[in-house]
Amino acid sequence: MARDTEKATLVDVARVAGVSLATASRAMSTPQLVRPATLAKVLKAVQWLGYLPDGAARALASRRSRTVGAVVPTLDNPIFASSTQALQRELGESGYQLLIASHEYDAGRELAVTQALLERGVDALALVGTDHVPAVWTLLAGCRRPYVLTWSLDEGGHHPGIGIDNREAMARVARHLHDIGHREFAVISGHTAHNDRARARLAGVRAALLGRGIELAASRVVETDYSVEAARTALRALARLRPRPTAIVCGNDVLAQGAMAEAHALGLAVPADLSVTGFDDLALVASAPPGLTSVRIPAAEIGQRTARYLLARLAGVAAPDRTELPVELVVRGSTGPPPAAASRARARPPR
Amino acid sequence: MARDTEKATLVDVARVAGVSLATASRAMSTPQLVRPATLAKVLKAVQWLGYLPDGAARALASRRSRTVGAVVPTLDNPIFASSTQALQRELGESGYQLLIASHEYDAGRELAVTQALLERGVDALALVGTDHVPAVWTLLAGCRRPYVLTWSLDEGGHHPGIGIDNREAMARVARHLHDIGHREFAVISGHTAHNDRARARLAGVRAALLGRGIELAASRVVETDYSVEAARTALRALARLRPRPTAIVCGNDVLAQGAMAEAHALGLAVPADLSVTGFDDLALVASAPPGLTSVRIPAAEIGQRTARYLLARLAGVAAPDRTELPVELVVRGSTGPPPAAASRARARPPR
DNA sequence: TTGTATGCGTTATCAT
DNA sequence: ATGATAACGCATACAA
Repeated sequence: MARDTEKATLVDVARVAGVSLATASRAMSTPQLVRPATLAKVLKAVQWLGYLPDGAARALASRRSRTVGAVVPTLDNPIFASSTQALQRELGESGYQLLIASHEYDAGRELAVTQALLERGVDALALVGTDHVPAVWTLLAGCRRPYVLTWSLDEGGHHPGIGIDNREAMARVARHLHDIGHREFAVISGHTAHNDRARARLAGVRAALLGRGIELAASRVVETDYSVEAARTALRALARLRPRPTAIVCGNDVLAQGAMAEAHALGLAVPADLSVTGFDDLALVASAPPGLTSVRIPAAEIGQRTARYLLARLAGVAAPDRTELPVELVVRGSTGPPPAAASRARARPPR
Repeated sequence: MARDTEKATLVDVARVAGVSLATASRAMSTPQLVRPATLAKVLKAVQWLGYLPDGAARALASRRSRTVGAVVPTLDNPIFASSTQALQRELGESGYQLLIASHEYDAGRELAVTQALLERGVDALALVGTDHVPAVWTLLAGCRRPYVLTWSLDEGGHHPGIGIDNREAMARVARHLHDIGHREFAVISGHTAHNDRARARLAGVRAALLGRGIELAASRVVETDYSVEAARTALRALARLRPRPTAIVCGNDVLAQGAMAEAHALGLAVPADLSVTGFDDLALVASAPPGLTSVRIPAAEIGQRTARYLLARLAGVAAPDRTELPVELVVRGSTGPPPAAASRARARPPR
C-alpha cells in the first residue's frame, strides 16, 4: 500500500492519478465537484501512496484549521472532564478536533494559553466562566472568531454563553435544607478568586439564608482547594464549631466526598448527625447515602450545546447567544426525620 | 495598542519596525540572533500591531507544529483526566500544546482520530494502551514521529511505553484478600475487548487465585460499562450468588464506587459483610470506609513522564524507551477482624 | 468538469 | 547582524 517511505504530497497523488494538482485537491475537499471516475483514480492514488493531507498547508491556504479550542481550569475536575469529553465528541462528529488548554485557576496562565490556542489557529473558542482578565477580552474581541463562555452566564449578557444559574441552584439547596429543619449551616467552598462559579454558589447560600433571617458567619465558611484531603481538613475544623453545624454545604462533589469521608471518620453519621450537600454531582448522588441533598448538573449537555453553538456559528448559521440549562435538586432516598430536627431532639448543651 | 482591525502579519511588523521580514522573523523565533536594539524595535511593533504569529504558516515553513497529540479512550474516567491533565501541564511548560482525541473504546474511531491528529501535524503522539488495530500501527510506523504507549507496557517490548503492570497489581490485590481470609471472590470488570488494561487486571485476579487453588467461575465475573449505575447492577447480580462472594474486586474506581453504593443500599456493610476493592484510586481511598483495599496508581506521574519522554525525543535527546512505574497496595485504616473470617463466623446456610 | 497560476504567512538558505 | 528570496503543501480564482 505505502509505496515508499517519503511523505507523499498532493502533487504526488496528482501525478500518480494522472490529474492536475487542482483536481486532486478537489477530490479531497469537494468530491462532489469531480467526476466519479476521476475521483476513483485519485482515491486509488491516495491509497497507494498512503497520502495524508498536511493540516498546516491546508489551514494556511484555506484560512481554517478545523480545530476548536477549549480553555478549562483543569481536567481533573469531573465536571470539566465530562463537559469537555462531550464537546470533543460532538465536534469530532463534524470533523473538528479539540485543542485543550488548562490554566489551573491561574489568571496569568489563562491569558497565555488562550493566546497559544489562537496562535495555533483555532477556528473557534470555548472558555469556562465569565471571570477573565482584560487582556483575554481584548484577544477575544480582536481575533474575530466565534467564542462562547460556558458554565456561567455573564450578568450583562454581552457575551455568548451556555451555562447554569450557579447562584440560584445553590440558593435552592440552602432553602431546602432550611425547610427540612436545619438552622446551623456551614460551607466548604472552592477558592472564589478568579472563579465566578465558586463565588456565585457561595453567594447563593448567603442570600438564601439571609432571606430566612440567618447570617452566615465568616467562621462558617471555609475556602479551600478542590481536593478530598483539603475538604477533610475543612470539615474537621467546621465540626469543632459550637453550635455545631448540622448542614454542610459543599461547593462541588470533590469537596462533598471529602466532607462525608471525614464525617464518617469522626464518627458522625451522614445525614443523621450531619447533612452534607454536594453540587455538580455526576457520580456522587449515585453512590451517596440516603438523605444526601445535591444538585444535578447537566455537564455533558453543556459540552454538547457548546459544540452545537460553535458549529452553527462556524457554518454561518444563526444560533441563540444565550442558553441557560436547568439544574435539578436531588434528595436521595427518604430521609426519615429531618436530620436537624433529629439532632435537636437529642440536643446536648453546646458545651 | 491594536492599531487597526485587520490581522497583522510579520510583514506588517517588519514594515513598522523598519527592518526586513527576515529580521522580524528572527526576532520572534531566535531573539539571540538579533541585536538588542533591533529586537526592541520589532517587539514594539508587535505590541503596537497586536501581532499574533500564524501557527499554520509557522508549521508549514518549519515543519513543526509545537503540538502533541494524545489519543485516550475517554476523559470521563478520572485516571485519564488526571494523566492527561499532567501531560498537558508538562508540555505547556515547554511551549507545546496538547491536541486531545478520544475514541470511547471504539477501535474504528481510534484509527480515525489517530489519523486526524497526524493530519493536524502533531509533532508527537501518546496513545493509551497496547491494543490497537493494524492500521494504527501502520500509521505510527509511517509517520516518522515520536510516539509512546501509556498505562500498559507491550509484551514484546517493541514500542516505547510508560505504564504499570496492571496484571501483577491486581494479582497482589487478590493475594492480599486471600491472605486475610477471603475465599469467595467475584469481579466487576470493564469490557475486555479492545482494552488491554481491563484484560490484564482480570487475568491478574484469575492467575493469583489459581495460584491459591481457587478457580474463578464465569458466573463470578461481570463485564460491564465503566459507570456507577452499571456497577450497581452488577453488584446486585453478584450478591445473589450462593455462596455469596465476600470479596468484590473491581476493575476501577468508578466500578468500586458503584459497588459500594449498591452494597449499602442492599444493607450490606462494607467491608464487614462485603469487601470491595478498587483500582486506580485517586479520590476513592481518601473517602472510602476503613478496611477497603485498593491500588494506588500514579496517574499524574504517567502523564508527566509521557511528556518528558516525548519532549526528549523531540529535542533529539535519548530517553529510556520503557518505564514501568510502581503501584502501591493500599489498605485503608485498620480492619479489625478479616471481613471474610467475620462473615464466616456468623455464617448462615447458603439459602 | 478539469487545468493553470497565484498566494497564504512563515522559516530558512544564501548572500552581504 | 541583516537582507533578499525561495520553498513549505495546499486551496482557489480564473481560464479553458
